[in-house]
Amino acid sequence: MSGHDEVVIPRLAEGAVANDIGLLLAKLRAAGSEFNNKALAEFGLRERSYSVLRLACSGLEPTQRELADFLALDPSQIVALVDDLEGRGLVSREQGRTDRRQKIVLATPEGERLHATAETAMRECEAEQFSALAPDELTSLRTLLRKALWG
Amino acid sequence: MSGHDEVVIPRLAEGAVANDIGLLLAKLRAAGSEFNNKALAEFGLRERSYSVLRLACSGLEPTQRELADFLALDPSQIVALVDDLEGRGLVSREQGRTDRRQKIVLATPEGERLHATAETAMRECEAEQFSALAPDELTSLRTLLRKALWG
DNA sequence: ACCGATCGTTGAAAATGTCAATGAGTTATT
DNA sequence: AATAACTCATTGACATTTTCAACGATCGGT
Repeated sequence: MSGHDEVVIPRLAEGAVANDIGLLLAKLRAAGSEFNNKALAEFGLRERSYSVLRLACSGLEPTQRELADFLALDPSQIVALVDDLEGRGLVSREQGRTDRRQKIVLATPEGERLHATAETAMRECEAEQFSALAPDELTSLRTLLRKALWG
Repeated sequence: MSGHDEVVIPRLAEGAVANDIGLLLAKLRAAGSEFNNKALAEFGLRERSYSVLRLACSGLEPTQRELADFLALDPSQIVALVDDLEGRGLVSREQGRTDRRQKIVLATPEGERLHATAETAMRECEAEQFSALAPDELTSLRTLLRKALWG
């Protein structure tokens, strides 16, 4: 509630450059990322570890490989993230049901608790970051992004 | 032209997780980034240096500080990027017109040439990456992203 | 039983991100 | 006119993230 946050439109946004979707995506992503990480700091989480925890809480019983694919991260990064969360007692690795190579990442009760509180903080973050968009614009943005990704 | 690129919808995209705009943004960005960098490799450029070159060619006469703000990069990263481009004779630093502290980044004729060819490659990239979206959906996505950024 | 592929893991190298400090130049205050 | 506070580009140090190649264990097909 710090008064009005004047959104400054930089001079460079005038040019055709600002029609480059990749650039827009990058900017929005950079801003959101910094924002999210700040909000998650009080929980000892970062965007990445939050996403992993989130999926571990989803009931989807994700495999580490699935996490890597879905989060667009290298498998080795998932190892590091899960190591950290596991070391803090927030998730556990369980052997895959049908394939003993794979490991399913599950949240512990404590992980569920932390996720619950962190999730509300994230929701506020998202609402604030996209406050310039009307609710229907927001859902339409979601739809477009999903379509771009998965058709 | 390797036949049909079946877009696989991962199992995890089913959950509520896939409504997280930050996550969608991150995924789309990661995919696009890899794609763009591969396409730019033949020009000896990366996404970053291409963006700088692009703005140097825009006629907007960007200051290094403006580049940093607009591209959401630390000023020191701009220095490195411009150093590289300048060393290859693609851009030059010119003293600011009114403020002698600032340096304007301008493309050399050779920079313009390289940019021209790289730009068409990037256009193809973007078209391919968003082939799942109809033209009007694409412009609507652009509009929403810009609105989210600058109101 | 064998062969090629996949999963998680490790470790190293490259790229990026973050931060503090500095000299030159500007603006504001007095 | 002199000073103080601030901004710009730059440097260098450091952490984080990304990218790759390898490896043991396991799986699937033959």
